[in-house]
Amino acid sequence: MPELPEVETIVRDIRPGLEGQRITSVEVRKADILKRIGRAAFIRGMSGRRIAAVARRAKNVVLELDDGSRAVIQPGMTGSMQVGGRDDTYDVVRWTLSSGKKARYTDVRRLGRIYLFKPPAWQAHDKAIGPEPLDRSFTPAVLLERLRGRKTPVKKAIMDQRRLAGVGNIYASEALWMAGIDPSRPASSVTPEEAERLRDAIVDVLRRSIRGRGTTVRDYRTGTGEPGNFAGRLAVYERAGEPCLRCGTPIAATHGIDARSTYFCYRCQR
DNA sequence: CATGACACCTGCTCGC
DNA sequence: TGCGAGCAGGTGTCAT
Repeated sequence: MPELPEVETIVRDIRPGLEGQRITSVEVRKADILKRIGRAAFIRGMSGRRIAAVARRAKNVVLELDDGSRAVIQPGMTGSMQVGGRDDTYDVVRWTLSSGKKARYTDVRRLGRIYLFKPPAWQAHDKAIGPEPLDRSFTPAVLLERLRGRKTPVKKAIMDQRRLAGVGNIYASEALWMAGIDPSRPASSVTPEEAERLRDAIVDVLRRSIRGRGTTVRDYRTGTGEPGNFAGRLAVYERAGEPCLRCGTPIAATHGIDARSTYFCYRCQR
């Protein structure tokens, strides 16, 4: 999916067009992405509400409404949001705003989800997600604690949203390469020194990607409908066979970890 | 509790 | 040109 940098980019792009707006009508074109709520209740719950704030939590876009409820939009593999722009065949939900513009959630594969939570429910949902890697409080000790006692491969562990928020398949490969850690190693084998390198790598790659407006490999679009610019700056992802930028050894690829593509350097990552 | 298989969807690319 | 297989950045559920 859009991982943290991509969702952050979308949020920054759509925020100015959404905050302070009142939702005058809601059109749900495909109800299968609504979770734990039906189409009618979703429309009723959002219509007439003012959008007080737009935020990101992990890989979710969060719309905070003036009645204390929150729409949580999880773009899945191919979801994105825009305010304005042309209607798209794959638009799933369209919100008409008091400005006269339309906000749209577009998702070709519809693996995304949208929730509309009332106060007790959104806190619970939020609490189930791990720490934000770009918060100051995300220290090596916090990362180490999150990896402790887990035999699962470290790559899978850092992609687990309950352990750590926002890292997905692309940035997991990138950060582990930067930190020189073999992605298949048990999470519990990561030393304090390695945790420090890994924390730094995660923070660095996410920040740099946000600066580049995210990574477009195939489908991802920013909140202005354009591709991100970070793909060309990836060190290992989708670079199988090409030389490692550090040592020149051809980059290896495997599907052996959680049946997801993983890219790494045999020589640099131990 | 951990792990793996599978499911949810559609579109694109590749090989025959 | 056509067609099926395999693959794609995420995550929830179920069986073991």
